Amino acid sequence: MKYYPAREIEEKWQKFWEEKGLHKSPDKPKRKYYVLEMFPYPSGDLHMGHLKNYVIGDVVARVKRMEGYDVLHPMGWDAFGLPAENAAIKHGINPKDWTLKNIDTFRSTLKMIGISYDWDREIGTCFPDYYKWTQYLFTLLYKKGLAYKKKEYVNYCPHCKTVLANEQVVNGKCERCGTPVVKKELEQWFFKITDYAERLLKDLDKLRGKWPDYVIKQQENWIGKSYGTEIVFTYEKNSNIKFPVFTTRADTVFGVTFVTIAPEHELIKEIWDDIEQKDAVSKYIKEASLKTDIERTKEEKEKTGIFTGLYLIHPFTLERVPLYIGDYVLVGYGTGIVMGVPAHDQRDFLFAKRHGLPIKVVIKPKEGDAPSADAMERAYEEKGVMINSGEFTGMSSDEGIKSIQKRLKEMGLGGEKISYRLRDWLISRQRYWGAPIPVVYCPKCGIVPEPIDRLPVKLPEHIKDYKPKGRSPLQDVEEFMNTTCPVCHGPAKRDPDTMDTFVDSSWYFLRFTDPKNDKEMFNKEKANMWMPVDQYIGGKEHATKHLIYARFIQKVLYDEGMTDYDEPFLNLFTQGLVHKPFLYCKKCGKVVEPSEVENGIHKGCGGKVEERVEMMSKSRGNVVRVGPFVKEHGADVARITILFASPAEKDMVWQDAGVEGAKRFLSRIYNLFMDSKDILEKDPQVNVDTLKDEEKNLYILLQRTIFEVRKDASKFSFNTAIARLMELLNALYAFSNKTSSVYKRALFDFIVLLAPFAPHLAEELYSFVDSEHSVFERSFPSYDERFLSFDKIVIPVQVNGKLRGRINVEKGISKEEAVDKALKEANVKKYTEGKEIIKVIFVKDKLLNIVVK
RNA sequence: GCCGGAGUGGCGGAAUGGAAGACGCGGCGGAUUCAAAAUCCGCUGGGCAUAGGCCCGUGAGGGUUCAAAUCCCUCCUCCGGCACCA
Repeated sequence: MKYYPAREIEEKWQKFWEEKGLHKSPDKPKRKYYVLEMFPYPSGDLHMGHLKNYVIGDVVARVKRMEGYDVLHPMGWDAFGLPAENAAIKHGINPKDWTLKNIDTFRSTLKMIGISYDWDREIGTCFPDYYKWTQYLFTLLYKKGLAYKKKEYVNYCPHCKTVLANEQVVNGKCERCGTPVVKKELEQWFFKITDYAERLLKDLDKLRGKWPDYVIKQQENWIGKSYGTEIVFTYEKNSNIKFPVFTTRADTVFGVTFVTIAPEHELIKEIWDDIEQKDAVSKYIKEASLKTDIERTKEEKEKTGIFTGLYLIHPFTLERVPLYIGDYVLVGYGTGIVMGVPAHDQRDFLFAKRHGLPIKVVIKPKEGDAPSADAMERAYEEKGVMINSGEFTGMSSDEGIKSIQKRLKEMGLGGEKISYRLRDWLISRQRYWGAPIPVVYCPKCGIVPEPIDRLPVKLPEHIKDYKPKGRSPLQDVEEFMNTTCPVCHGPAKRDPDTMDTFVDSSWYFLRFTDPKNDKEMFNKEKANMWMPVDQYIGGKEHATKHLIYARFIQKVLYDEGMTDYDEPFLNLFTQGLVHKPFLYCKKCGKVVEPSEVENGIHKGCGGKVEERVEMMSKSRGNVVRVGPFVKEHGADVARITILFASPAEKDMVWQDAGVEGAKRFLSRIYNLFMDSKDILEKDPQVNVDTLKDEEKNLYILLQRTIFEVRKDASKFSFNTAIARLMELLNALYAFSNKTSSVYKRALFDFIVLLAPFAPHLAEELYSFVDSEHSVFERSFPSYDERFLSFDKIVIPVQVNGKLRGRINVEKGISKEEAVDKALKEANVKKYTEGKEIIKVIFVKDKLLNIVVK
């Protein structure tokens, strides 16, 4: 194949763009467009899986620039995090040096593929000039009462030896290492995201149609609003101690035969002295806390619990209700206490059966008899009509819930209540490579946040031991831990923990609008000029993590008056993953190299080898590294391969055949233009009144291509946009009159249309006609509406909905003429002759359907 | 279990009520070549037919419609999220 000299071309134009400052965003945009890709954690090297995100963003940025917008398209590094520490532990490399090296690799690789970033705005979360403001953000939340310290049972990963936020626990396992998470009682810092639950939920309405539906849905579920009732049971021995429960089925309250409290619940301490079987109860609590979440939740049948020997008073019947401790009750949801209604809740039913508790039926179906308590095999959970329920008997479930809420309110024992599934955001990490939590512990003044003039609290750069021990490595660094109190100037201690890296990334998009500011997090005017992000592009995995945290922080800053926008990301696009096949040995559970395989058998262990197709990752050994790829094939080949392989939002499989296809496409372009070099003109004009048939057809195809490419590019349908360009290219190859002005026009427009997708090649071709300017200084071509369809068209003719012929007609033909013409077609005749035409459907210029009987 | 999304040639995919399979990959044939590679041109869902054409075909089954890959119902499979949330 006659390939084009990709690297030579690409290096030349990358230099040209840089010298021209083509990708710099203006300080004061006129028509602003902020396009942002989720910034990466800079790892060892960049592979095609990473690249997709940036290539998509780059097409958007380039199209928008060519549409006349002032574009902000920045890049930075989410550079705090575990891998740097692991490198330090494993290879003895300093985390900072390791990170800086990775950043250099990432930056130069991104430059090598020609992504159009404004590199002057580069930021990195691990640099003091950035994390100073992450720390400032912490103190801001602290002052607003949104950052608080609490001793609680928190998620703890025994392998990573650190605590985790709820969002970082996937199916009861640590999302990073897959180790089952346990509960540990620790004093930790939290951000009070639950205060914003309602707004985070309600404002999803603003994002509907602009964010993918599934992300909105996932956030709704994550926030998990549920309407219910709080019902207070009072302690028998001291009516001042109240046990509120949360239920969505207040109509079943007369069926309560026990109450269960979560083992970690604080109220247990208040009644501790009254418990007789202290040893057994304390043993149960201890065992529950040692179980992993998976152990606690896997066996739905095992509803363990222990009786406290104590009783509560039912608010309506005033009966004594036994109080149990059971680990099926979650301390963090509702009130952490539930009323046990075995007749109407399956979990309570199982618990009652196990502990020999009575079953009281209080709901019957609208029609038919009440279920019998003795014969019940499972709970009757449907709504119905209330029975055995005192003054509420006879009411429907829904009426009953309302009446009970009203009565409870009158009695001062509860009422209507809304619960959220969302928990407060645990942000402490027992880690070295993160932003230190900027508070001091003063023996006199207590917890004191660092004032702005003492920020940043710098991370000591060289420490002896990075190994996780279940406490922060910083705790052993005396020069870090010992400080003075900003209030009384006496000796004080620092907090040894660092912040969750999701705090770093919850505001970085604001920093890009004013990246070098050393007086504030960002200047309000500058932020308002660029925010909100018009197009955010990133991975699906952040649906309920980064994308909730960032929305939360944006709202906090909005409330603080620091920005005018309460949603950070106007439009969101989530790209699909890049997969690649690799070989896997089932027997030894390892990824194997093709060289280790013979006849489908792993030479090492004799196990069967299978092909798996999964996400590119180092551990699977199925990565295609960007650097070597670009050196071999070129940046534009990488871009086209990614964009053409599948729709951008869908997962794609990286295939060598796709690379060949992309390369062939670009080479065909290059070769055609090299052959046409002498006839190329800048802005060739076409006289549309004197076109010959062949010319007119090409002219129309060109207008349609412009129309389709614009449309496809605006909806992220890059694969079809490129397909349109391929069609046009094929037509250019087939066109016979190479001196025609239409041909020249089509060649010229082709260059401009190609530019966002294969920018280097397009720039090279453009330089043939204009050696001074960049193709990106041109506007995207517009189409001539009069020439979007051909004059002579073919209309399919159906008889009773089945295709029976085609007629060649002029555009705009009337229904009558079309029918006349169609009925003369031999094959149509065959099916209509001798039959009665009962209906004719005519879609102008599109289709004719004759219905006969 | 609950909530989303998807299922179309040998493969990636197009078409979101109007000609199913655009475009690409692969395959077949031709031109070029001493030959090969590369390149260029043509054909390429399955079946029947000498052909004009005909029948079948978008996971399965049913329905709505003149017309369904597309809308509705039932089911199957795969993917993602949540999951003792009271």
